[in-house]
Order: sequence, then structure tokens, then C-alpha cells
Amino acid sequence: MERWEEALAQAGYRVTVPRRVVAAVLSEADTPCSAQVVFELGKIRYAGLGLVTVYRTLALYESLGLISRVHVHDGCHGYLATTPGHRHALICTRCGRSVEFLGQGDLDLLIARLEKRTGYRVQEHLLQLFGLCSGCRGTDE
Amino acid sequence: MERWEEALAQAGYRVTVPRRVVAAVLSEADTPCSAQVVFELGKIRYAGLGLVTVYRTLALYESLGLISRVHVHDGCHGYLATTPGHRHALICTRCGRSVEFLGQGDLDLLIARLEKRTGYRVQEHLLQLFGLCSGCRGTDE
DNA sequence: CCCATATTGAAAACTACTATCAAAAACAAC
DNA sequence: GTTGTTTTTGATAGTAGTTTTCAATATGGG
Repeated sequence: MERWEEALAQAGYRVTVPRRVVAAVLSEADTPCSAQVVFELGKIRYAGLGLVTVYRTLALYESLGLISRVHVHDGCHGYLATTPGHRHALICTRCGRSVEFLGQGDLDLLIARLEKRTGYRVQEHLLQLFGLCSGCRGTDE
Repeated sequence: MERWEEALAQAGYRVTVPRRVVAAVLSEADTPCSAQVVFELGKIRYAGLGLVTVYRTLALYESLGLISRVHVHDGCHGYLATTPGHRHALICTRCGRSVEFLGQGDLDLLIARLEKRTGYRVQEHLLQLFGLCSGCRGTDE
């Protein structure tokens, strides 16, 4: 929770109530949240919160690398807090609960091979896995 | 180009002018196209084309596995023709040109390890790489 | 505590996408 | 070919998600 305020201050942004609220919501959620959901959860903590501010704050946090915008199958974007380092998401398609993980080495190999073959120079990547968490698998299998 | 018509017929769908136009646009594009772009490029070939039909056709082709909806950084969705088999995209961040590739084995290892650790059962994944193609690297490096 | 400035929230604007429905086209049977 | 049934289409209108604008407000340095 301190992490967010520090990052803001360090980058010269003010630490405000709405920004603290959005940070709180995101750092507690273990599911990618749409802007709308962040807005609703945020209003519980601070009734005056505006949707516009949520969008702005999400964009700000994303630019600071505090959260990442992930692709969600139906809606479009979900926002997820990122712990430092490059991480990927494993998302349960039933309950939406997600786990982050580092997937460095494995991709490095793939990327190196690909760069050689295509002539591209890879800078970034988006890796998201979808499946069922142990809870949601329930009786199947 | 035949591939599209066959797939439609085989699944019991009619082969129509708009569907042929969308297929033509997508099979020629080597860049993920938004619905809007498909619409505009499509109208060049067939002025009567409607945007609604483009959306419907894209959804149809996606359900047939002929294209995949990829995550594009700014807009949201881009559509890209998929050659049979499971493929991923490597997209140039400057010119948008993209290359498809198979990334099976590498991920399998990662996925297996992850399943053991998290208890999740992985069903699907989304992998997109972003970088610069040889043309766009130009003078840098 | 005060002030300059960053930040906010409401309303309106804009874009992406979806539902509705009568008209048009595709395919199959003749 | 022609006909008829059914799918498909495109225009309009509607909904959802996101951005712009701008006066009011809150922040942090002095």
C-alpha cells in the first residue's frame, strides 16, 4: 500500500484521496478489474469518487508500471496490480481469480529463436493463460 | 482464399459477397485490423458493405477458427487471419506488420510447471510479442 | 495558513459495438 | 431458368465504454 504513494510522490504526482482509493481497490483485488468495477468498489470507500477519475488514475498507474492492462475475453480491458518485475497472468475463466507469475527463461528461448528467424527484435510481450483454478474445477476430472 | 469459402460451406453457412470481401481483406492484411479498418478496406471492394455485417462476419470467422481476435495496445481488438494450428502473433510496434508463429513446446513446459504450482488447469493462452521488424529498426543498432 | 497549481467530478461528446427488422440474396428443389 | 424457403444483409436506433471540457476543489510547498 505504501508502494503506490511512494511511486506517485517520486514521479512528482500528488497523493490524493481518489488515487489512494484506487490503489487500495487494486492492491486487494486478485482478479483483473474493469474500470467500472474499480469505480464501484472505490465508491464504497469514498462515495465522492468519479468514474472519470478512475480512468485517469488507471492510466496514470499504468504509465508508472504499477498496474497492467490485461486482455479480458468478453469486456475488453481489465486492470491488475503488478508486483515489480515482469509478470504474466493466469486467469480462471470461471471465477476470474488470477495468479501472477514470472515467465522469464521459457520465453527467452522462444524469443531468441524467433528473432533469428524473423529478423524482428522483440521488446515486449503479452502472455496470458486461461484455465480453471482448483476450486472451479469442482467435480470435473 | 478458397479456404474461407470451404470452411463456411462445410459449417453450413452461405457464401455471400460480404463474407468473401471480409475474407479477402483479412487474408491480404498482414497487420491486425480493427473492425473499422476491415470495414473501410472492404468498402473499396464492395461499396454496399455494412459495418454491422463486418462485426457479424468477424465473429463468425472467429468461431470457425479462421481468424483470431488479438489484443491491440491502443484500440482494443484487432483481427488477424490464422493459418491452421495454434498460433501466436509477433507484431511490429512501428509499422504494425505481423508474423505468426507456433509456440508449442516452449509454453508446454512453462504451463506444466505452473499447473503444478498453482493447481490451475490451463486451457487456453494468449501470447503476443511486440517489437520492431527489420525494416523499422532502420538505423538504430 | 495561504497560494499556485494539480487534480477532481459532472455533463456532454465521442467511439465501439449490439439489437431490431424489413428488404435482399443464396441455395435447393423443381 | 424459376420459385420458394431460409439465411443474411444493412440502416437505424440503442447501449456500453471511454475521453474531453471546464469550473470547483484539494494538495503540498512556502
